[in-house]
Amino acid sequence: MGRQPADKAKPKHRKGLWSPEEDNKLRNYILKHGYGCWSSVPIKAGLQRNGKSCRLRWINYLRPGLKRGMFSKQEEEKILTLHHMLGNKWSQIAQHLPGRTDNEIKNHWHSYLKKKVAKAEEIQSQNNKQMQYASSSSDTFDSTSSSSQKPAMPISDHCSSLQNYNFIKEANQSSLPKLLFAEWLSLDQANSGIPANSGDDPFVFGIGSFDQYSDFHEAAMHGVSEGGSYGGQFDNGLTTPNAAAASEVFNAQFKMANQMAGNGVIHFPSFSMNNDEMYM
DNA sequence: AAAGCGCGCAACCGCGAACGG
DNA sequence: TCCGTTCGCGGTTGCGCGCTT
Repeated sequence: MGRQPADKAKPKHRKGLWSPEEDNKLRNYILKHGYGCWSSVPIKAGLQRNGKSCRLRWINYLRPGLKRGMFSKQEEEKILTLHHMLGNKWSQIAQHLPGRTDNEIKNHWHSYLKKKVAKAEEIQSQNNKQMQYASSSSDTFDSTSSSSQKPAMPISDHCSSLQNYNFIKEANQSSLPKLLFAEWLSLDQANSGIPANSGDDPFVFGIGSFDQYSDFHEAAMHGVSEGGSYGGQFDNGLTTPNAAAASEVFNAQFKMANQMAGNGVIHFPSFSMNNDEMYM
Protein backbone atom coordinates (compact mmCIF):
# COMPACT_ATOMS: atom_id res chain seq x y z
CA MET A 1 0.00 0.00 0.00
CA GLY A 2 1.49 3.24 -1.07
CA ARG A 3 4.87 1.72 -1.49
CA GLN A 4 6.81 3.17 -4.35
CA PRO A 5 7.67 0.80 -7.18
CA ALA A 6 11.16 -0.57 -6.78
CA ASP A 7 12.19 0.65 -10.20
CA LYS A 8 11.27 4.23 -9.42
CA ALA A 9 14.51 5.98 -8.64
CA LYS A 10 14.53 7.71 -5.31
CA PRO A 11 15.37 11.40 -5.49
CA LYS A 12 18.97 12.03 -4.53
CA HIS A 13 18.96 14.14 -1.37
CA ARG A 14 21.79 16.41 -0.50
CA LYS A 15 23.42 15.91 2.89
CA GLY A 16 25.81 17.81 5.07
CA LEU A 17 26.05 21.46 5.88
CA TRP A 18 23.54 23.88 4.47
CA SER A 19 24.70 26.53 2.06
CA PRO A 20 23.49 30.14 2.42
CA GLU A 21 21.49 29.73 -0.79
CA GLU A 22 19.70 26.71 0.58
CA ASP A 23 18.98 28.58 3.78
CA ASN A 24 17.53 31.45 1.80
CA LYS A 25 15.35 29.19 -0.27
CA LEU A 26 13.97 27.43 2.77
CA ARG A 27 13.48 30.60 4.79
CA ASN A 28 11.79 32.44 1.94
CA TYR A 29 9.53 29.55 1.18
CA ILE A 30 8.38 29.02 4.75
CA LEU A 31 7.95 32.69 5.52
CA LYS A 32 5.83 32.99 2.41
CA HIS A 33 3.82 29.77 2.51
CA GLY A 34 4.35 28.27 5.93
CA TYR A 35 4.83 24.55 6.12
CA GLY A 36 1.92 22.22 5.77
CA CYS A 37 3.76 19.02 5.15
CA TRP A 38 7.50 18.87 5.63
CA SER A 39 7.97 16.19 3.03
CA SER A 40 6.63 18.51 0.35
CA VAL A 41 8.56 21.58 1.50
CA PRO A 42 11.87 20.73 -0.20
CA ILE A 43 10.12 19.99 -3.48
CA LYS A 44 8.13 23.20 -3.44
CA ALA A 45 11.07 25.22 -2.20
CA GLY A 46 13.34 23.80 -4.87
CA LEU A 47 15.71 22.08 -2.48
CA GLN A 48 17.45 18.77 -2.92
CA ARG A 49 16.97 17.89 0.71
CA ASN A 50 14.55 15.63 2.45
CA GLY A 51 11.75 17.01 4.54
CA LYS A 52 13.35 15.87 7.73
CA SER A 53 16.48 17.81 7.04
CA CYS A 54 14.46 20.93 6.16
CA ARG A 55 12.44 20.67 9.33
CA LEU A 56 15.57 20.36 11.44
CA ARG A 57 17.26 23.26 9.70
CA TRP A 58 14.23 25.45 10.23
CA ILE A 59 13.75 24.53 13.86
CA ASN A 60 17.37 24.70 14.89
CA TYR A 61 18.66 27.52 12.80
CA LEU A 62 16.31 29.51 10.60
CA ARG A 63 13.26 29.88 12.80
CA PRO A 64 12.78 33.51 13.85
CA GLY A 65 13.26 34.38 17.50
CA LEU A 66 16.14 32.06 18.12
CA LYS A 67 18.67 33.18 20.67
CA ARG A 68 22.23 32.61 19.64
CA GLY A 69 25.34 32.61 21.73
CA MET A 70 26.27 31.76 25.26
CA PHE A 71 23.85 30.42 27.79
CA SER A 72 23.29 32.74 30.71
CA LYS A 73 23.80 31.48 34.24
CA GLN A 74 20.07 31.69 34.77
CA GLU A 75 19.46 29.55 31.73
CA GLU A 76 21.98 27.01 32.92
CA GLU A 77 20.35 26.81 36.32
CA LYS A 78 17.03 26.30 34.64
CA ILE A 79 18.41 23.52 32.49
CA LEU A 80 19.98 21.81 35.48
CA THR A 81 16.77 21.84 37.44
CA LEU A 82 14.57 20.86 34.54
CA HIS A 83 16.94 18.13 33.53
CA HIS A 84 16.74 16.64 36.94
CA MET A 85 12.97 16.94 36.98
CA LEU A 86 12.34 15.74 33.45
CA GLY A 87 15.41 13.75 32.48
CA ASN A 88 16.60 13.89 28.89
CA LYS A 89 13.37 15.43 27.67
CA TRP A 90 15.16 18.07 25.70
CA SER A 91 12.14 19.28 23.82
CA GLN A 92 10.24 19.78 27.06
CA ILE A 93 13.19 21.55 28.61
CA ALA A 94 13.46 23.74 25.54
CA GLN A 95 9.87 24.84 25.99
CA HIS A 96 10.96 26.59 29.17
CA LEU A 97 13.84 28.36 27.52
CA PRO A 98 12.49 30.78 24.94
CA GLY A 99 14.70 31.10 21.91
CA ARG A 100 16.67 27.97 22.64
CA THR A 101 16.29 24.75 20.73
CA ASP A 102 16.27 21.26 22.12
CA ASN A 103 19.36 20.46 20.08
CA GLU A 104 21.21 23.45 21.46
CA ILE A 105 20.31 22.52 25.02
CA LYS A 106 21.22 18.92 24.46
CA ASN A 107 24.61 19.90 23.04
CA HIS A 108 25.27 22.27 25.89
CA TRP A 109 24.38 19.57 28.37
CA HIS A 110 26.66 16.98 26.83
CA SER A 111 29.56 19.32 26.30
CA TYR A 112 29.46 21.33 29.47
CA LEU A 113 26.75 20.92 32.09
CA LYS A 114 27.08 17.17 32.43
CA LYS A 115 30.70 17.56 33.39
CA LYS A 116 29.88 20.39 35.73
CA VAL A 117 27.33 18.23 37.52
CA ALA A 118 29.73 15.31 37.71
CA LYS A 119 32.38 17.55 39.19
CA ALA A 120 30.01 18.95 41.78
CA GLU A 121 28.86 15.47 42.71
CA GLU A 122 32.45 14.43 43.15
CA ILE A 123 33.10 17.37 45.45
CA GLN A 124 29.97 16.55 47.36
CA SER A 125 30.89 12.91 47.81
CA GLN A 126 34.29 13.99 49.08
CA ASN A 127 32.54 16.27 51.53
CA ASN A 128 30.29 13.46 52.62
CA LYS A 129 33.29 11.25 53.24
CA GLN A 130 34.94 13.99 55.24
CA MET A 131 31.77 14.48 57.24
CA GLN A 132 31.52 10.78 57.95
CA TYR A 133 35.10 10.73 59.06
CA ALA A 134 34.65 13.81 61.21
CA SER A 135 31.52 12.52 62.91
CA SER A 136 32.99 9.09 63.59
CA SER A 137 36.25 10.46 64.97
CA SER A 138 34.69 13.10 67.18
CA ASP A 139 32.04 12.88 69.90
CA THR A 140 31.81 16.62 70.37
CA PHE A 141 29.21 16.95 67.69
CA ASP A 142 26.77 19.70 68.49
CA SER A 143 23.38 18.33 67.55
CA THR A 144 21.67 21.64 68.19
CA SER A 145 23.68 23.46 65.62
CA SER A 146 22.40 22.97 62.11
CA SER A 147 25.41 24.71 60.69
CA SER A 148 27.64 21.99 62.04
CA GLN A 149 26.06 19.63 59.55
CA LYS A 150 27.27 21.63 56.62
CA PRO A 151 30.26 20.35 54.69
CA ALA A 152 33.53 21.33 56.26
CA MET A 153 35.09 22.04 52.91
CA PRO A 154 33.83 25.19 51.27
CA ILE A 155 32.31 24.67 47.87
CA SER A 156 33.18 27.30 45.35
CA ASP A 157 30.55 29.72 44.23
CA HIS A 158 30.18 28.29 40.78
CA CYS A 159 28.69 25.21 42.33
CA SER A 160 25.80 26.96 44.01
CA SER A 161 23.21 25.94 41.47
CA LEU A 162 24.65 22.47 41.41
CA GLN A 163 24.23 22.26 45.13
CA ASN A 164 20.57 22.92 44.61
CA TYR A 165 20.57 20.34 41.86
CA ASN A 166 22.10 17.77 44.14
CA PHE A 167 19.89 18.71 47.01
CA ILE A 168 16.80 18.12 44.96
CA LYS A 169 18.32 14.99 43.53
CA GLU A 170 18.95 13.57 46.96
CA ALA A 171 15.49 14.46 48.06
CA ASN A 172 14.06 12.66 45.09
CA GLN A 173 16.23 9.65 45.61
CA SER A 174 14.97 9.37 49.13
CA SER A 175 11.47 8.68 47.83
CA LEU A 176 10.33 12.22 48.22
CA PRO A 177 8.01 13.30 45.46
CA LYS A 178 9.84 13.12 42.21
CA LEU A 179 6.92 14.51 40.30
CA LEU A 180 6.55 17.42 42.63
CA PHE A 181 7.87 20.09 40.34
CA ALA A 182 6.71 18.58 37.08
CA GLU A 183 3.27 18.05 38.53
CA TRP A 184 3.26 21.59 39.65
CA LEU A 185 4.12 22.71 36.17
CA SER A 186 1.21 20.83 34.71
CA LEU A 187 -1.04 22.08 37.48
CA ASP A 188 0.02 25.55 36.65
CA GLN A 189 -0.70 24.96 33.01
CA ALA A 190 -4.06 23.46 33.78
CA ASN A 191 -4.99 26.29 36.10
CA SER A 192 -3.95 28.98 33.71
CA GLY A 193 -5.49 27.28 30.74
CA ILE A 194 -2.20 27.38 28.89
CA PRO A 195 -1.76 24.45 26.58
CA ALA A 196 1.39 22.47 27.21
CA ASN A 197 2.88 23.39 23.88
CA SER A 198 1.76 26.95 23.77
CA GLY A 199 5.25 28.29 24.10
CA ASP A 200 4.24 30.22 27.19
CA ASP A 201 6.53 29.39 30.01
CA PRO A 202 4.89 27.90 33.07
CA PHE A 203 7.68 29.41 35.04
CA VAL A 204 6.02 32.70 34.51
CA PHE A 205 4.18 33.33 37.67
CA GLY A 206 3.69 36.81 38.88
CA ILE A 207 2.55 37.71 42.34
CA GLY A 208 -0.94 36.52 41.49
CA SER A 209 0.18 32.98 40.92
CA PHE A 210 1.04 32.34 44.52
CA ASP A 211 -2.32 30.66 44.98
CA GLN A 212 -0.97 27.78 43.01
CA TYR A 213 2.03 27.71 45.23
CA SER A 214 -0.05 27.57 48.36
CA ASP A 215 -2.27 24.84 46.94
CA PHE A 216 0.75 22.90 46.07
CA HIS A 217 2.41 23.61 49.35
CA GLU A 218 -0.71 22.34 51.04
CA ALA A 219 -0.42 19.11 49.11
CA ALA A 220 3.22 18.80 50.00
CA MET A 221 2.49 19.33 53.67
CA HIS A 222 -0.30 16.78 53.87
CA GLY A 223 0.88 14.34 51.29
CA VAL A 224 -2.29 14.59 49.28
CA SER A 225 -3.43 16.44 46.27
CA GLU A 226 -6.72 17.18 44.65
CA GLY A 227 -6.42 14.13 42.46
CA GLY A 228 -4.72 12.12 45.17
CA SER A 229 -1.76 11.69 42.89
CA TYR A 230 0.80 12.42 45.55
CA GLY A 231 -0.58 9.94 47.99
CA GLY A 232 1.44 7.02 46.72
CA GLN A 233 4.62 8.92 46.75
CA PHE A 234 4.23 10.44 50.15
CA ASP A 235 3.00 7.17 51.55
CA ASN A 236 6.15 5.52 50.48
CA GLY A 237 7.35 4.85 53.99
CA LEU A 238 7.03 8.44 54.97
CA THR A 239 5.28 9.58 58.06
CA THR A 240 4.42 13.01 59.33
CA PRO A 241 7.95 14.26 60.01
CA ASN A 242 8.73 13.45 56.43
CA ALA A 243 5.85 15.52 55.25
CA ALA A 244 7.79 18.42 56.71
CA ALA A 245 10.83 17.23 54.83
CA ALA A 246 8.75 17.07 51.69
CA SER A 247 7.62 20.57 52.39
CA GLU A 248 11.22 21.60 52.76
CA VAL A 249 12.05 20.07 49.43
CA PHE A 250 9.15 21.83 47.87
CA ASN A 251 10.21 25.11 49.38
CA ALA A 252 13.67 24.65 47.99
CA GLN A 253 12.26 23.84 44.59
CA PHE A 254 9.93 26.76 44.71
CA LYS A 255 12.72 29.04 45.80
CA MET A 256 14.77 27.79 42.93
CA ALA A 257 11.97 28.30 40.49
CA ASN A 258 11.80 31.83 41.77
CA GLN A 259 15.50 32.23 41.27
CA MET A 260 15.20 30.97 37.77
CA ALA A 261 12.39 33.37 37.10
CA GLY A 262 14.39 36.22 38.53
CA ASN A 263 12.04 38.20 40.70
CA GLY A 264 9.09 36.15 39.67
CA VAL A 265 8.31 37.62 36.31
CA ILE A 266 9.93 36.81 33.01
CA HIS A 267 9.45 38.86 29.92
CA PHE A 268 9.22 37.03 26.66
CA PRO A 269 9.33 38.11 23.09
CA SER A 270 5.97 39.21 21.86
CA PHE A 271 5.73 36.69 19.08
CA SER A 272 4.16 33.38 19.88
CA MET A 273 6.16 30.46 18.75
CA ASN A 274 7.57 27.18 19.84
CA ASN A 275 9.34 24.22 18.34
CA ASP A 276 6.27 22.90 16.70
CA GLU A 277 4.16 25.78 15.66
CA MET A 278 4.54 29.00 13.85
CA TYR A 279 1.75 31.47 13.86
CA MET A 280 1.67 33.56 10.77
C1' DA B 1 55.21 25.51 11.61
C1' DA B 2 52.68 21.48 11.91
C1' DA B 3 50.72 17.52 13.99
C1' DG B 4 47.70 15.95 17.62
C1' DC B 5 43.99 16.59 20.48
C1' DG B 6 39.72 18.13 22.54
C1' DC B 7 35.63 20.68 22.21
C1' DG B 8 31.44 22.68 20.31
C1' DC B 9 28.09 22.58 17.07
C1' DA B 10 25.33 21.10 13.14
C1' DA B 11 23.33 17.45 11.12
C1' DC B 12 22.11 12.59 10.57
C1' DC B 13 19.98 8.28 12.11
C1' DG B 14 16.74 5.31 14.17
C1' DC B 15 12.79 4.66 16.74
C1' DG B 16 8.16 5.31 18.37
C1' DA B 17 3.82 7.89 18.24
C1' DA B 18 0.23 9.92 15.67
C1' DC B 19 -2.47 10.10 11.83
C1' DG B 20 -5.04 8.91 7.74
C1' DG B 21 -6.67 5.92 4.02
C1' DT C 1 -8.04 -3.13 12.31
C1' DC C 2 -4.15 -2.86 9.47
C1' DC C 3 -0.62 -0.65 7.14
C1' DG C 4 1.98 3.14 5.20
C1' DT C 5 3.39 7.83 5.85
C1' DT C 6 4.72 11.69 8.42
C1' DC C 7 6.38 13.89 12.33
C1' DG C 8 8.95 14.60 16.54
C1' DC C 9 12.36 13.26 19.70
C1' DG C 10 16.70 11.67 21.61
C1' DG C 11 21.13 9.54 20.68
C1' DT C 12 25.06 9.68 17.96
C1' DT C 13 28.32 11.10 14.53
C1' DG C 14 31.40 13.95 12.04
C1' DC C 15 33.36 18.26 10.78
C1' DG C 16 35.71 22.51 11.76
C1' DC C 17 38.10 25.30 14.79
C1' DG C 18 41.19 26.57 18.41
C1' DC C 19 44.56 25.24 21.67
C1' DT C 20 48.58 22.62 23.06
C1' DT C 21 52.80 20.29 22.41
